[in-house]
Amino acid sequence: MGRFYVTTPIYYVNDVPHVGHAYTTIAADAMRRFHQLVGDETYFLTGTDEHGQKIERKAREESCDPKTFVDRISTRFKEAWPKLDVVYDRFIRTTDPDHEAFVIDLWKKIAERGDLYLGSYEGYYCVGCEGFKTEKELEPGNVCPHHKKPVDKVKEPTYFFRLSKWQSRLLELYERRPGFIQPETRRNEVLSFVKAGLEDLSCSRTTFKWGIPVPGDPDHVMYVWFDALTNYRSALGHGELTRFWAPNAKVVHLVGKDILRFHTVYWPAFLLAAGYKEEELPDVVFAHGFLTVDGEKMSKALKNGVDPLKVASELGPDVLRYHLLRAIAFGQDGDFDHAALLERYNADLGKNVGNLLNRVLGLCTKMTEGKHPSDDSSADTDLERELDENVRTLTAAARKAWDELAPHVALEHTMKLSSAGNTYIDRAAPWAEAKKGNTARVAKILSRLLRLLEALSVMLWPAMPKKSDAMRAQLGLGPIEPKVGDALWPTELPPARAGLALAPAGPLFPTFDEKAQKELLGRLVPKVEEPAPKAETPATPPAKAPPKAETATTPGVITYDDFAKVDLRVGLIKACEKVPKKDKLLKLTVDLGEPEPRTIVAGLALTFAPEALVGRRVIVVANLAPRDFGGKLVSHGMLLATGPSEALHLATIDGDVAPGSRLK
RNA sequence: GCCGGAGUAGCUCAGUUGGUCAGAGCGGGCGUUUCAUACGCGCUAGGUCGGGGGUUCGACUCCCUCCUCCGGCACCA
Repeated sequence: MGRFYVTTPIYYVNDVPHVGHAYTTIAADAMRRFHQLVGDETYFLTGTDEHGQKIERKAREESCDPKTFVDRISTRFKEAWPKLDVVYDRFIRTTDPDHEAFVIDLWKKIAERGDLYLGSYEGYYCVGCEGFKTEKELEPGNVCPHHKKPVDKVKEPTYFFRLSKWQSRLLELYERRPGFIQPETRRNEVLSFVKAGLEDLSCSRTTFKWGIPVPGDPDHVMYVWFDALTNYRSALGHGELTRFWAPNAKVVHLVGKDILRFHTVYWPAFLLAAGYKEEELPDVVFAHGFLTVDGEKMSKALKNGVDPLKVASELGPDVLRYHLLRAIAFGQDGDFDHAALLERYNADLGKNVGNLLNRVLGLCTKMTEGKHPSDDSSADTDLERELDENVRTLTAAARKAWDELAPHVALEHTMKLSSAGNTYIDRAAPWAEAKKGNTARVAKILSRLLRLLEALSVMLWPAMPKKSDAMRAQLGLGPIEPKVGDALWPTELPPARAGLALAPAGPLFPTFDEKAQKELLGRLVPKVEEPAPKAETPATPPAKAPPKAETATTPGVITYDDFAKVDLRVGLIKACEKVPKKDKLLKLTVDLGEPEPRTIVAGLALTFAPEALVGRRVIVVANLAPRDFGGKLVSHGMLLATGPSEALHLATIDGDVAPGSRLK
């Protein structure tokens, strides 16, 4: 036996729980349950990340204080998981006092060792560009390349973490511990990122308050990642629980691939800088993939009213859990396909496992008075030997897969065991033996099958705790209650339970015929009439809550005169093409009512196909200094837009306004 | 564009260091059993292993090249 500590990311409370969160959390729960079955001492941590400017702002928008806001959202996460049969040991919140104290302590430790220093965010600010420049963007003499004028040096004080110092140490770590970053392709990405060079990390902010104050300098609050990553360690505190953060404990962080870098670069660097030894670092950071839902990005699916979590309320949490763990290769991107879910449910759970249970229990009712057979001492045949061999290999294979964080493989082997049971019962044909009056043989066969079902109930428990219990109840067994040191995971068939009474059989996984499937799908996946794709988006007033505006860093107040400096004009897009070798860029030819149309380069390509833009009226910043993109490509102006680069919305003008019209 | 990864039966994917590796599951088709939730069991995929070239006695597995897809980075005034 050993110790196993598994974590999910702590979820940022600017969102409510959805299937993406559920996926990670269920995986963590299943893995911890597996480790419980092999007798390990386990700890499972999840929680919420509650600090930062975004939260502060959101709270303000809803006119409540940040704490009230985060209390509300955090509760939704906390209450969501038990509904999916997720059992965590602690739900940590970054606003928990013990967490905050731990973070401050960690900060101090790093500071004492000299890896946190007060510096300033070297803002090279170009007034012409109204933006910050990095040093490498500037021409000699700190001249802005666009305006050919010296830039202002603006400083905002910030504490830096000396990340650069740890570059080679991290590379050594990755080298020595190949399993630290999984899967392998992710490891390569991190490797090349770190090899490209690490810069010191700005670790504090003075522009907002909602965070943990920097010790000794209350004007600063900590960078949210410093605060957040520490949760994995702070949850264990300084006492008894630190046994889960010891060399003989396996520490596994499950993360989404989007936050892998924080966990594999910053987090170990923080720990090393605080004086943790290499053997006190987490053992595995495993990045799982992203889900699409019925082939669509989750955000779009949810918008269309398709919520995979509905499966849990319709069919029970176990079905959702099973499908997530079985259908999607852990570590790869996957699709949550509702139709495939029902197919698999019918095939794996209904026909394979459920029906086997049902037919065995039915036979027992008729042939052994509804009890486990009392005597199975007759001699084994080849059929039994083959079955026993299958049990040995499949239980071992499934165990290995769970251990290697491959639940989809583990469940595949588990299903194979069920198939082996079906093959066995078919070949052994106890009903035929019964007709021959061969009661000893019947007892033997049914006993084998009951024992196989018991083994299955254990192997399914990590993925489907409730169904496992229900299955065991039919077998006359109590629910699984793992204890540290008790190895419940089967290596062979469990011992016979002669005379034990069975419960009446009933469908454990009622299957759906075609009609029922359709009906169910209809409920799970509401049909939405696709809006005509390229209908000129009429300025329909938003029906419900409009998407929350993404407020950028709050600009200072300007005078009308300042505003008047910006020459905003209506432009008509005459032509548009992709810029070769630049994923995001489109080259636009825009009529501004001037003798010659202008060339404008804009980062729109992730959202718009070039031809979709021709003919649209847009808002152009007409007096922006030209920007050279190299290769004779110069942009004369800028388009106004909002949104993430793959879902931009262009600022447009109402009505049939002449190109060149000035906005005021 | 740079750096990774991937392109294998209708679908989802396995395929260690080159030589029974051309596979599994699901779906489909055929057959069959009757204990069972019309469920199980058996058989069935004739697939240029993305295209082309090369190394080799021999390559899905090594090298080169091209195409497509997916990630990371860059580009987004």
